[in-house]
Amino acid sequence: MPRIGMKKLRRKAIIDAAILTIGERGSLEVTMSEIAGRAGVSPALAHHYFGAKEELLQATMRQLLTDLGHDCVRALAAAVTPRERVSAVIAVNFSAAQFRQEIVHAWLAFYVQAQKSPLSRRLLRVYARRLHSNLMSGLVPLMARAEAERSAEAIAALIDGLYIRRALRDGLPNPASAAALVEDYVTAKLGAAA
Amino acid sequence: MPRIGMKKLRRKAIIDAAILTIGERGSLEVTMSEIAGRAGVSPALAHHYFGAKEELLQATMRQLLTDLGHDCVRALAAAVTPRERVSAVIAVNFSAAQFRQEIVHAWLAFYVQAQKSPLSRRLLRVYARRLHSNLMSGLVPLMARAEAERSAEAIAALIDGLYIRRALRDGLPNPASAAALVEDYVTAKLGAAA
DNA sequence: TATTTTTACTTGACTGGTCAATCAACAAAA
DNA sequence: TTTTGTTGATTGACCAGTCAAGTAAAAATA
Repeated sequence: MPRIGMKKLRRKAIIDAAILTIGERGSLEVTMSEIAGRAGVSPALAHHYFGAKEELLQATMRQLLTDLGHDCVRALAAAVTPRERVSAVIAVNFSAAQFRQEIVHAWLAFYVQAQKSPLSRRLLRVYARRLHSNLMSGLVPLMARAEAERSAEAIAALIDGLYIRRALRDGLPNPASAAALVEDYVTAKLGAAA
Repeated sequence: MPRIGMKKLRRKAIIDAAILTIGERGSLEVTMSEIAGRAGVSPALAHHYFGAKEELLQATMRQLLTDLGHDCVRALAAAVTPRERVSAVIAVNFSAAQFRQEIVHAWLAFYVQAQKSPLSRRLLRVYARRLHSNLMSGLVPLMARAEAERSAEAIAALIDGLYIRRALRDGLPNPASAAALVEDYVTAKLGAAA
């Protein structure tokens, strides 16, 4: 039943289905048919709206990225002290919305995709840079610039590492202790700086 | 020119070719033909020796794992104090042999593979457990058990995270500074404990 | 209001290409 | 002559992408 304005709805439905399917399978080896089927449309429609599979994957990745971005600005808005800013960034990355299995799996899959797709790599770099600057905005007032830089690198690596371990259902299974681990690092680092 | 004892040689050549090809491409989306071609044999031979592609991938992963294992025991043999043991484990993971692009890419690809292959997941878990126990052997004499446990988790996550960043050619490009980052964590942690 | 036309949306059926896996046959050593 | 090693040719499955045809809402026309 063709109604106007379906385009936006369909695109969203297909992207959501893509996230779900990729998350479930844990990789990008997913057919357009599967994704379309889950979105309740024909495979041809997915091609109609996205052209090629690669484009759909790009759009899906962008969705993940913007979702995380929105969560971030919301969390940072509530933070007042620098230390709170750091904690806010950490908290978002391990929030119930972001640290879910499917999302984590999808991220991991996209990290691999970035190896062959320069565009994907660019997108991931946007994320990395944003994370870094968010962290720096909290860390710089708390320690020497060089030290802050190192800490930001370490926190980012810690987050990525904990995501992987989450994906493997290995080690820390629950978000709370993962976040606590990173917080513990920050505390230790601040203690050492003082 | 068929000579006896080819089996072992061919298997090794094919596995090496697999590591190289996977590392180059950055994912497991690699054909048997490519791997076989690089090893200088026909695709049929690869199937002859490994049966299915999945088996070849398993064998390749196992190879990576045992290589890392050997490097580890060698490095640990030279360490005498607990602190040295910790440093040895860190150093191995960022050594010239292990922190190479192709190897890092291959690891990342296998992390994704583990999502769908329970056997791969088991293999990775072996690695994770070995890393953990190696770290613990150095950390336990230096701090309270619970604290050591946390530190081991954090170090492992840091290593994984830095591997990812290496794979994305993002952030720390050189092994030395990556290792230094982890060492810095250990130092901070020990400082806080004292 | 009734009819036609246009527009937006949707699909089934098909195609071309890729690739894992198989197999029968061949070559050289034992 | 058997054993071990090796390959070219083929098969069967899967899948991204295309296309012509279809449906119904909306807009234009009578």
